[in-house]
Amino acid sequence: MIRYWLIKSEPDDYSIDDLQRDTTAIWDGVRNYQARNFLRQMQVGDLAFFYHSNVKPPAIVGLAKIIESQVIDPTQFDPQSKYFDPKATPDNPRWQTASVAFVEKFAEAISLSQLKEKFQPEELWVVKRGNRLSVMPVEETVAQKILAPSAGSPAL
DNA sequence: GCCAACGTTGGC
DNA sequence: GCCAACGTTGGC
Repeated sequence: MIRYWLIKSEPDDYSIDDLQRDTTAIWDGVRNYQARNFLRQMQVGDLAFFYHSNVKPPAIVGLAKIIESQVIDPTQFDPQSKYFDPKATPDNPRWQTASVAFVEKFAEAISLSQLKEKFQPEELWVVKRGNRLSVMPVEETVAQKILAPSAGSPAL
């Protein structure tokens, strides 16, 4: 069963355009346990909405696909990386993630304010006030509405 | 730039 | 195990 996710990135750090250019990427640098636990649950074939945070406006800008699961985040072992974790060892890594592939960049980004109009905080966590989680599941019914707003209804 | 929200750290 | 202090996230 395909599951849906939302992954946040600050575009100054890594944007949907970067992913389009690179084709694939290891989703590295997540250092939050709740987010990591979601990353661990990702399975090949799952789809992830790519969300740009810390920009105006914050928005879902495209779609990625999980192409590899249970990827050891290499940056945890790299003393030069800002994501270096001295408590992680190759024998006992702390941070697993997934590799993703570019699927599409939406012709129109779906801004956070548009998402707030359409969805309740309980059904789409990213619209929750104060939410800081950078990886989160998206219910299938919600994902379908984001991907294909029904004919006749106003575009998202 | 501000600041609310919230996760983490560390003293006790 | 509690909780104050601190650091970071991220919308505004």
